[in-house]
Amino acid sequence: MTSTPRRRGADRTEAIMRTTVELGQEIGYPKLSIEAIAARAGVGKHTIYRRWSSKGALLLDSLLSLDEPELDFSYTDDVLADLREQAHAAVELLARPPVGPLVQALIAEAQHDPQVAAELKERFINPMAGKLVKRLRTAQEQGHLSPDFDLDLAMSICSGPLYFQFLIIQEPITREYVNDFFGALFTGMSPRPAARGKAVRQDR
Amino acid sequence: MTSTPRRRGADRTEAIMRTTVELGQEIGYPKLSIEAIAARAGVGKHTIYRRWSSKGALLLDSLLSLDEPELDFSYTDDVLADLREQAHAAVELLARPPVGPLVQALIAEAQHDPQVAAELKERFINPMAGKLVKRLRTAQEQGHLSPDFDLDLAMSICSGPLYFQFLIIQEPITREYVNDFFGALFTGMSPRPAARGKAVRQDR
DNA sequence: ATGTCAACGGCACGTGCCGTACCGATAGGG
DNA sequence: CCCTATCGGTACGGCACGTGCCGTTGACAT
Repeated sequence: MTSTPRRRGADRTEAIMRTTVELGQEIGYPKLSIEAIAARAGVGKHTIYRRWSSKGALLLDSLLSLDEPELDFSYTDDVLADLREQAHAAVELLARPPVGPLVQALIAEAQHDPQVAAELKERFINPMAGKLVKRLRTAQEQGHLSPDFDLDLAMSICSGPLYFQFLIIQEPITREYVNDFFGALFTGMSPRPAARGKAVRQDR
Repeated sequence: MTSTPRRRGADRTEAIMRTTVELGQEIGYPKLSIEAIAARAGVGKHTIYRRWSSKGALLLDSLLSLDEPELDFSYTDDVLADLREQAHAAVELLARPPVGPLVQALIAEAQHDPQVAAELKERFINPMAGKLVKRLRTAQEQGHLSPDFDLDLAMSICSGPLYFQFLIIQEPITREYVNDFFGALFTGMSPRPAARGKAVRQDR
């Protein structure tokens, strides 16, 4: 009889997360208020507070509910190309709404909410980092990567500059940047004995 | 006659920034309210709003007013050692209050306040990055760095992973990490023709 | 010494959102 | 077909925001 017929719990959970993403795109995720989400979703505030302990927790679930295309590495015998390909895909995903702004807001939240920080790491950062480490391990086993390399260190070297550009510089990350970046990583910063090719600008 | 005799404008500016740092250390910079700062500093809210357009602007000025030791690069003929030394100093500075939490809070603010982001870059990030680029340029001129290397790219490669550890991983950055990190950067991730030494773990 | 004026501390206001509590309605499981 | 957990809605006290006003104060020029 009511215009919005009562739905089961799972339906509401989904509706709230969908509304969170929508409303966040309209007014910006940092400005989102629980009140506004509840009003827009046609839901009592209690129904939100019962499910999520903080705005950050809601944002994280909303992000993960987006089921964007899984980013998985290729496993060709060209690690460098595989890393570049993956990075291009990740950059593209982060470049536009809703994923980019959501991740940005979540990382900001994580700076002052340890619980959000822990969950973000566990459910978003670590899975991506894990895939990267796995890819690097394979490369190492196949002799395509320096053998005495701590893989976690390698992971943060591969990831760090991209996060730096995303969070600090906050300017669009070009394909050229990604290409040059990985080229430089593999070649190293030391000058080579002159025989070798250019250190960067070696697009594939 | 009043217990707090009137002071000149500059005095108040300084008092407010000092109170900001103090109170922030006690209750955390994200929880800081203008009201609380004004009350603690014995100052009207207007006096704060007249000087700073946002909490982020106040935090940034407060940070820069700390006149911590200037971090300047050494210019020996060992770039790698100079970079490590500088990184160690920076990590140490960021590891403990008030600088670390302040920078963290500012970067969080910068994620949803473009004005803070711009000022933070201009007055904090860029100066440090500039020194790094300058040091790298010298190294390049002296042949200690691969000659065809975009210096801005090199800068973000050197900085990124440290910010990544600081903001995302949020675990203390050890001296060993910094040492391994720069060792890896200069050696490159490609396997070497077996002749060369280990890629990492080469403490000086 | 006196006058001027901008800046000041203090206070109050309206607004927005927080997180909680209570209500009557309702739907699903026993 | 009833029972009970969950629901939407509403109201609440509390806090901080940013602004406006008021009477005071102190630096500076006269």
